[in-house]
Amino acid sequence: MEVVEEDPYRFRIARRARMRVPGVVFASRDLLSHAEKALEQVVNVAALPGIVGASYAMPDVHWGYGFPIGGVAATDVADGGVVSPGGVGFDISCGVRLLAADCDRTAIGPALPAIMDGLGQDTPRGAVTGAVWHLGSDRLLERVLAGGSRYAVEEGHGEDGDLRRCEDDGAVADADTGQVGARARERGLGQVGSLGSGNHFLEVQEVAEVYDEPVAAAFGLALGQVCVMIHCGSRGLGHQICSDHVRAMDRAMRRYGIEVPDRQLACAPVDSPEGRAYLGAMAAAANYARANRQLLGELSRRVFRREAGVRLTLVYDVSHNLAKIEEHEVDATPRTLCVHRKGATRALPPGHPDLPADLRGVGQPVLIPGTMGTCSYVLTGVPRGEAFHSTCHGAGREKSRHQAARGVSGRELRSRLEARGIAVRASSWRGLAEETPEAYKDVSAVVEASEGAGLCRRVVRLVPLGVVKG
DNA sequence: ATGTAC
Repeated sequence: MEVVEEDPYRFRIARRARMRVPGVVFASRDLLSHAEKALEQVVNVAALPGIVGASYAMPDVHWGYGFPIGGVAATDVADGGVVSPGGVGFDISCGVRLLAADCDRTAIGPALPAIMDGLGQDTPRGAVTGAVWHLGSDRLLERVLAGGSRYAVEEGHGEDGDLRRCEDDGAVADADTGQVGARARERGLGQVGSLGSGNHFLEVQEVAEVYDEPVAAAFGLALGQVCVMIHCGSRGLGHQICSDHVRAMDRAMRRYGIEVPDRQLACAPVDSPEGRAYLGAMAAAANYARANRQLLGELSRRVFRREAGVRLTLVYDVSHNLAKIEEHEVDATPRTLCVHRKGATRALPPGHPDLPADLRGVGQPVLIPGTMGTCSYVLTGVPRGEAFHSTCHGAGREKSRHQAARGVSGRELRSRLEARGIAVRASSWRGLAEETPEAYKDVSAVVEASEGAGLCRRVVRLVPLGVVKG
């Protein structure tokens, strides 16, 4: 495959064969050398009906189901543009929530072990079912699917200021709960307020470096400040919705005469019964994920208040697996696009109307979870951001789970982390070993390339004090 | 990521 360096941190794959648009990869040379296999998927995505601009890849791109993880693709709704569940991923609206404590590391120090014990005991996690909120009935699940974080806050699981610091004010509009199947509902009923497993985590962190003090201050962040970062998604419910709609679209494609280079790119026109059905179900799953993070945030607040008398304020909540109908200019013409971000984070620039008033001057907080035991970042959107205002989402896996677990035992990894002063509360040794930092790309290199490519700007770097793992 | 296969 011919990949041409256009600028430092920007590479182009020229159009050929079935590609409707070129591929654009934002990466350093080093990161690009790890992404070769995923670039085949970038090329495949470029063949989607209605795709505009380019098939984009972020610096943390890696192999995924059909679409690469770290991919961004937008289709023109009025020009036969399609929506594809593979362009969102199985974990619909997987994302990150960051809360800031009203104290710094030195003040909280003595209470940290009790806080970690409290979080470790109270956070439902791992592959098994268990939740903070026992819905008990399909009627209440229906409200979660329609109302997301907003419904959780209305029911007392949150504070007044929370919703304006959530993407979409805490709930995606246009959820069509009628498109959420019985199996998805069954799986979702007992998991609202649970972390899950894999790379999902809850971390207590400290702001270790501030790159832009005025923007950090607008976000409510300062050097030394204690934070809580929560990375999780829509659990079994989102997974089931993705499976159900991939199957429906696989059947529908022939009827619409759509041909794609990989069956995993199953899709349907946005403006079709199947396209609308998926988008409605996807929005419901997105609301479930938002409610999930809202409840885990509340759980953290309770533990911090109980163990240390510390208050937590929401900085932001943003998803990195979602398709959204957005207005963008294409060739100087405003168009309505379906923007797929899979392992890519929306990064609104300063002045964007979708930002809350108190952030309008500085841009959207972009939350980047690092690998366990390394660091995480808060970035912000920039004017003229490319790829429809998108940037990276994290470190990006490099080694398989199996490879990772072969290299280190869970017990050994925990002692390594604890020796560095990081408290570990894991639910499975095997799960911990699979998430060893060596299995991932360097999140700092990913963030550096994203900033270098002009997709975002660094605001602060966070380091872990304690980690709760599924 | 995921009741790690239907």
